[in-house]
Order: sequence, then structure tokens, then C-alpha cells
Amino acid sequence: MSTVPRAAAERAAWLRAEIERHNHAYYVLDAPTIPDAEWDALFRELQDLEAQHPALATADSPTQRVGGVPRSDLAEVRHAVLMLSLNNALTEDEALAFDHRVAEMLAKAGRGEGPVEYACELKFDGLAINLRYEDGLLVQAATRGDGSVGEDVTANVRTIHSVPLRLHDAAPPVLEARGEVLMFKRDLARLNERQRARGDKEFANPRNAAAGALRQLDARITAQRRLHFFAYGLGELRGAAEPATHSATLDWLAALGLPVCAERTVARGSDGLLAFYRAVQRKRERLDYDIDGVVYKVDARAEQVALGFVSRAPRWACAHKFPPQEATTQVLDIEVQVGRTGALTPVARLAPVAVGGVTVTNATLHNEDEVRRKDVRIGDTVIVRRAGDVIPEIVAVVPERRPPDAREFAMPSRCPVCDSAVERPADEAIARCTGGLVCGAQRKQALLHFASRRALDIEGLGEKLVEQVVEGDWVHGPAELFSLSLETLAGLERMGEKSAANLLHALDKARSTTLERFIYALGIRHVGESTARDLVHHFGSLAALQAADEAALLAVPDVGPVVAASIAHFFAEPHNREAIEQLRAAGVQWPEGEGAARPAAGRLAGKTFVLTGTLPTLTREQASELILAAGGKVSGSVSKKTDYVLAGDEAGSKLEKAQALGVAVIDEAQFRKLLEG
DNA sequence: GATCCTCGAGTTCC
DNA sequence: CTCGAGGATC
Repeated sequence: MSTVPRAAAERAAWLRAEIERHNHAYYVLDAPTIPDAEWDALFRELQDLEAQHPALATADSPTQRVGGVPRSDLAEVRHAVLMLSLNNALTEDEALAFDHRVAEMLAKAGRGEGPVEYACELKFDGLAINLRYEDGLLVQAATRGDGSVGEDVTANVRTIHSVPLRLHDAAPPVLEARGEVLMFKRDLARLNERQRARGDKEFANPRNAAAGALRQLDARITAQRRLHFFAYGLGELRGAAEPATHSATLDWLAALGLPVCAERTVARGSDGLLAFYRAVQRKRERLDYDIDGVVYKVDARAEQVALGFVSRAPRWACAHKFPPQEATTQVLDIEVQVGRTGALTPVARLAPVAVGGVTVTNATLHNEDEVRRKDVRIGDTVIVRRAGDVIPEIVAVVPERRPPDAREFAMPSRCPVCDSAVERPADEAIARCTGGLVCGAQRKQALLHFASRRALDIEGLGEKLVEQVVEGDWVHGPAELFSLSLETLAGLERMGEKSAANLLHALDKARSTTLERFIYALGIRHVGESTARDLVHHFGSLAALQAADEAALLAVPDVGPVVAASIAHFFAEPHNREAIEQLRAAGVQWPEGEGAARPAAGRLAGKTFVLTGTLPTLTREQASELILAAGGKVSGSVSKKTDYVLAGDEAGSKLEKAQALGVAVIDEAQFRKLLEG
């Protein structure tokens, strides 16, 4: 055996220590100490040294995290100490009952007065795992399996950077750490990007991705899917005394170099438990990993022993779960909806299911390609999630539960409402009904758009009412809304005289509007609020806009050939010109001559803002108006060009993006200071 | 021609 | 909120 030069051995040892120190800072403490490139350089140097002198490649070397050869199957591992499951509390009452039971049993066992102390932690939505360290060295990692026998995933777990291959000093001869392997949401996003690029199937959620990665036979694949680990308890322990409380045990594990989640506390009594539960629930969305609840554990070891076990679950611990944000349900049908522009949108009708506190029965599938991509069929069982807190989304189908008679969705070739031909340009994702205003659905949607809050804002004119006046042949275009009589309205379903009078009043109010709103209300394709505003600034009057040809329209900022053609085409249609005349005859009016000149030199001139979250005293609309009045711009998405992100409570992904791009984030108070100068 | 930035449009539930 | 696509920019 060749001897290794002493200098090389020393250099290798130094590199190993250095890399592990940076790894710990990066993966566990979440506080990187050196740039990635420098880390790479250290790592490569160590790899080279070990290649030259194989004797240096020790089992705990950081280079051993990546690699390993494919294995044929996963070996079985018998756990030295059973891996138990926890009892679940699904409601607050059940959580209260847990505390009550514990307090009562402890009182009988002779415990003194006062509320019981609990260690409170997160319940991670990942995979439970047991890490065995002997003399401080990681020797084995195993899944929970059935609790007594699990699978050996040592090679895979070695690739997880936050799992120390060697514990810090003073590790006992045998220590088993229990915890959860999970994938961070941002790492899942990155993984799915790669999957998409390669045309592979995307993972529905971090848990599935983590499970897949951990059970890979080829650890090199695991290494590419960045996993994370949080320790939350002990298995077998030899040669050291267990700390007197669970919270102290966690502190100890952290001191040994194991990652322990910082979102934990010690709470007293049921009030403390529920306060923790609620605090975590509020924070949940902002965490970078999925959790499905919290865990309460009686903190004092002695009290745990006194309480003991019932069958396979400890009496001293309990998981308090959140209402599920994801659920499975069945696709009863896939129907097609017709939008204002004739867009045909497939919508899945679902068997009602509770997700995140509401009952979901519908979920959009956006377009034909999306249906194909997710391969959703009628009769399928699907996973449903409430994305961004509100809108339900079909995440994936459960392929094992597809019935043999599941039907594929086909986009109809004729409009389901008016039977006109359906067209889908080769380069577009959306199929459209060609019926135009002949189509009842498009007529209704056009009226709803006309009456909507950001257009003419006709209060009380909702879906049901539009349905009735269109079906009843009372109204064919927007102008006819203004000639509806009290008698007609009062005769409709669910309309008394009072509601009818209110609606007439609302219509009257809507007659006085602004040119921007009016143009937006017309519902010209590609002309939304923003473009309507640009058009008004440029042309100043409706007459000037109507007279403009395509070339003149192209001179407007942010108007290109497609938008210009759409506008010119709209005003060239005689029935559109007629409709505008009728609206003016019905008394719709706006102050003329405004808008062409605007206060370009406000305090916020040239500044772009993005709003997110709920502000303490202003609504978003009010904040937008203030910004516009001061010469600033409001945009919907954060980019490098954004000057400020005005963030309130419960700010979402935009805040994260702002932080990632280094865009200034301000609150309402700072915003007011900006306004005042 | 590619890439980034916006805007428009569609959607769910209470 | 998310996706698709139009417009601007390099």
C-alpha cells in the first residue's frame, strides 16, 4: 500500500473540516459563509487529492456524499427502538381533550399544581427516518417502514447536505436521531423545471418528490434532488444520559450538529398549545416546506415515563393537524365554459371535497393543452389543492385509481352555447367560439364586463340578473340596460320593487363615468384598463380615438400591431359605432378634454410600484390612486424594473420575489413618507 | 431572434 | 393568482 505524503494528508484533513464547516453554515444554519464558487474550488481540490491518494477517501469525507453505485434493491433494517406513530387531534376540542387527559393522569401520579409544559414543534410533511451514529459517525439511515422494520437508505441519506456525516465532539458511542426528510418548496420548483425541460413528469408536491428521491436505488439521482432533514427526537442512545426534557434533547441534537427546526417553543397548558397552533397556522404559507400540523410533546422526561404508551402510540404526545390543503376527489365531468372573448375553457366538475376549509366542486383546467399535460380524464381520481390560498387547482391524477372506463376530454368543434364553429389558431393555446355577439354566452359576459366594478360599476347587476334580461329578450346590448323599466325589473325572479328601484338608481349613477372606464367597458379585445388609460392620454377624446387608423394607433406607447388592429377593427364595425351612439343617447357621459395632459411631475414620477398583501389603513385601490396621482406607475408583477414593493400583511410570493431581486420593500408608513417627500 | 416585462383574461368561493 | 401572449429591448 502506497504511503500518502504527510502534506497531502494534512491538506485533505483541512479541506474536509473546512467544507463541512461551510456546509453546516449553509445547509443547517442557513447562513452561507463563502461564495458557491469558492466552495466548489475547495471541493474539487479535495476530490483531486483523494483521486491521487485513495487512502484519503474516508467514509466521512464530504466527497462521499455524491455518488455510490446503483443497487439492486433496498435492504431491510430492524430498528433498535420502535418508531412509533402519534395520535392525531383533528379539532381544537380534541387538542384540549389531550391536555386534559395528560393533566389528569399526571395529577393521579402525584404531580403538583400548575399547567403541564409541552414542547411544541412542527409536523413536517415528509418521510420519517432514523439516523444511527456510532462514535459520532453516520453508519446507517433507515425509513420508518412499519415501525419495527424499515428500509436501508444510507447511501441516499449521505447525499443530504444538512445531515452531518460526523457529529461534533462529545458524541456518545451510540446515538440514533429521528427526524423527517423533506424537500424545500424552492428546490421542488427547480426540480420540476428540470423535469419539464426534459419532458419528464413533474412532481405533484414536495412530499412525493422527497419520497421518490430517497428511495432511489441510484444515490447519484438522490444527490441531484436536494433534500433536507430536521431532527425531532431520539432512538437508541448508549453511553450518555438523555436530557431531562424533550426541549433540552433538541438543543443537544442541535449542538451535536444535527439540523433542528427553529420553529419550536415550550408552551404551558392548553392555552399555550392553541396559541402555538394558531401562530404556526398563520405562518404556514411563508415556510419553505410543507407541514400538515403541529406536534405537542410533554416536555419533562419523567412525566413522559409516568404517562407511558397505549398500544403503539405514546400517551404523552399528539399531532394536531391542520385542515388539509390538499385532498383527493373524483372528476365527475369536464365541461366547457365560454368567456367574453369566446374563449372555451374546460372546467372539471368535482365530487365535493373539503380543502383548506372550503368545499371545492369546480377547478379550471385552463385549456386543452393543460388537460393533456396533466392527463386528466373523466372518472379519474385527482389531487386538488387550493393554490395561492384561494383558487382550487388540480395538481395531478392518481394513476392507480383510474377506472377502465375513464373518458378522455375532447374540445368540441362547435360552441356548446350557440353552435357556432370553434377555431383554434395553430400557434395558440386557446380555442374560441366564432359566434361573437350571436353567442348568448359572449353577450352575457360582455354585459357583465360592461357593468363590472372597474368598468361602469353598475352595482347589483350580477350574473343572475344578466341571465334573465338576456334570456327574456329584454336586453341585446349595453345601451338597452338603461331603458329597463321598473315594471320589467320588478317582474323578474328574486327582484322586488325595492331591489328594482336600487338597480335603476345604480344605472343612473353609472351614466356619469370617465372616458377611461368607458373605453375599458366596451370590451375591445386586448384593451384592458391599462391600455384604455394609455389611449385616453394619447388621444384625449373618444372622437379622436375613433378617427385613428392603425398607423395612428401604433404611435401609442405599448400598442403594437396586434392591439392596433384589434382597436381599428372594433371601431370599423357599424354595430359597434351604433352601440356607442345609443349609449350616449341613453345619457352615458364623461368629462371631455381631460387626460390628454396629466401631472407628469409628481413626487413619484417615473417610479414603478407593486402592491401586495393587506395594508393597515389603505385599500389597494386607494394606494394605487395615490401612486397614479403622484405620477407613479402601478404594476402587477415584480421585476428588476420595479422601484418599490409596497407590502402589507400576509404578503405572498411577490414579497419573496422582491427580496430575491433586491427590490426595495416598504410598508404603508414608509410609503406615506415618500408621498410627502 | 431571444429574453424580459407587462398586460389581459379567466377563474373560485363566500 | 396564474398563464399566455403582445410589446419593447438588446
